[in-house]
Amino acid sequence: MTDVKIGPNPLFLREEDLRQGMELLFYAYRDFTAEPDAMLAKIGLGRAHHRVVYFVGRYPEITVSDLLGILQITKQSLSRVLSELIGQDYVVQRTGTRDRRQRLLSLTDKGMDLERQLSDAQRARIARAYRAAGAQAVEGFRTVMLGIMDEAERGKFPGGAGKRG
Amino acid sequence: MTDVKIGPNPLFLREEDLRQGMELLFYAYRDFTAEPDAMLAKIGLGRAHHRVVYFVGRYPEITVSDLLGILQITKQSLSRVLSELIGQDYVVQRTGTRDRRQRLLSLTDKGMDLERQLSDAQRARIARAYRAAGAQAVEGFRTVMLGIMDEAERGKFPGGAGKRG
DNA sequence: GGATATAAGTCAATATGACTGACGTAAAGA
DNA sequence: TCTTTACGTCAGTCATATTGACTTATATCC
Repeated sequence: MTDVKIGPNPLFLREEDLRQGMELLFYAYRDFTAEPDAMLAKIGLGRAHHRVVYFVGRYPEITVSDLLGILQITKQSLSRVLSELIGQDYVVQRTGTRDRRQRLLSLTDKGMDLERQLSDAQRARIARAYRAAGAQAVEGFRTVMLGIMDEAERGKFPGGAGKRG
Repeated sequence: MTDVKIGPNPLFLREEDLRQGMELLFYAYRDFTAEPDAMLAKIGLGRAHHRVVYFVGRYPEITVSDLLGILQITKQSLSRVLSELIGQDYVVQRTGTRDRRQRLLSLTDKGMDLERQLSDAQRARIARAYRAAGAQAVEGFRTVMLGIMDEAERGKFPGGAGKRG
């Protein structure tokens, strides 16, 4: 952690600020995933199952290739996880009607239960953090997180500061 | 109630905000780790090596047990990674003077080089996001991230909203 | 001084999640 | 018809993590 000789810095971005940003991500993500990981371990599943269940719940009737695009893993990696989830009745496949090559994935009731259980701890964590931070801080959080991720992904997060509901 | 558009489940709006928060974390972390992972793969190392090199660089002369506390993995898991890093001359061990049971870990020059290379991509990513978002958004980001992580970790991030520079 | 606790290392077995490469099948589309 | 796409599968490998049992050296408590 060195090298701060990049000339005048308009935002006073120091090495220390950047390092802190990196660590915020590390610790927040580590603690964010710890609870569901522990729950999953009890039923013999792993984090990969959570991700699949989460995104299938989020986008019912998602195709396998769209899911691969989100997870950015290979189909062989997804295959084992997905077939376990289907075999244990958390996820169902349905042949697409418009395109019969597609396998549209959805959660069963059992899958929805699991998803809710797993995500509840995370939702509560986010809710607590949002509540404590306030609306303006949440908007800043959103802006920075969008800036951190690849530009290509930002379209997934429409809307802005708009107060709704 | 007919579906007007494709997309996520029509959920209660508060629920949607929380989901979005979860996904911001998922995508930002995924993209944040992708670049160093690719570099590491080229030299036969993995993300675990990066984490060790990062935190040893951050806290020179850190003890093994303190490092284990940060990474929250078992000593057996750390063992392989650490002995590879020591064997390849990225990290050195020194017996503690105050407590001779301890092995104090530090980076070699080669280790510092590696750490810098790996983290540069991440630093650039954070810097870009911070610069684009502005100081107020960064403060909000900080506040929310601290709220997401376990309370026990927050002491590692002193300073708060203090204006510097 | 002796008992106990702590810091670290090691051996063995195992699970999980990821990868590459090769190949197959069904269906869509040019 | 030919090619491409969507999906699946077999086989092998790697990286990261786990639990459990055990050892060595050193520190600390009584």
